Amino acid sequence: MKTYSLGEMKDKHIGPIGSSERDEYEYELRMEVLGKMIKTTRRERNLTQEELGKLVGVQKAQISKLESSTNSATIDTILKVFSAMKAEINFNVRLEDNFVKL
Amino acid sequence: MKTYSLGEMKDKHIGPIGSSERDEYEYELRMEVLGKMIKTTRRERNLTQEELGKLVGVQKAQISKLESSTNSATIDTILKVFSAMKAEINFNVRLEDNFVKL
DNA sequence: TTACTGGTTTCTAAATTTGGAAACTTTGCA
DNA sequence: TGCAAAGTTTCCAAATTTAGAAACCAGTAA
Repeated sequence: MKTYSLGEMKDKHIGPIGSSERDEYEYELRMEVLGKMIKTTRRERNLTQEELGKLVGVQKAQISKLESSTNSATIDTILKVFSAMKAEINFNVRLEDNFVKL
Repeated sequence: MKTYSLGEMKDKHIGPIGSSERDEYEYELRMEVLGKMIKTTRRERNLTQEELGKLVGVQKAQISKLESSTNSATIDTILKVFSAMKAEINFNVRLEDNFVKL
């Protein structure tokens, strides 16, 4: 049973914690990493974009757009894609302590 | 440092693993739970929808829609909201073993 | 070189989300 | 009860995503 976390993906695709790249892009790369996760999962399943497209019910071009984070995908779309690959995507929230209510 | 996982949220808002509700809604409630996570985090921060709206830069009605999963939010929107609350949302993917490529 | 597979890009239309405004409902409390 | 704050819903316009189609761009193998 294979699992990737966001952290691993960031280490791999952006850089380790503390590196300037990692710090700088910490926010905006979230979305991009999601695309990478789709790609990684698809590869893990040995699927081409076209095959995945068929499973999801869209054209390969759509998959390409999702993987490259061409646009900010909808939760609905994301769930559909992972579901087609029989992969479960989970979210979890961590509260940071540096929050002050004005 | 508080953390919620998707699992906890589902236990709390839907029912424990094995319960019929939990099984039945396992797929389609994912989206809904994300809304609940926003709400829970907001409460944790002691914010009203209006206050959170101000932080994000939208009206309280928007926050309401997001929390109730009126529509399938965009990743971009979700990140903006959690970011405004100084909360980090993470994803992770688990490959299920019951996948057969045709 | 040619052909083929896998991936990306552009264009266009349709569907959906975003957002503001205002009315409405619920909740909580004095 | 009655008031005010908090949350929800509806309506509408603007922006964005989704989706298909087709052209295009690697690679790679014959």
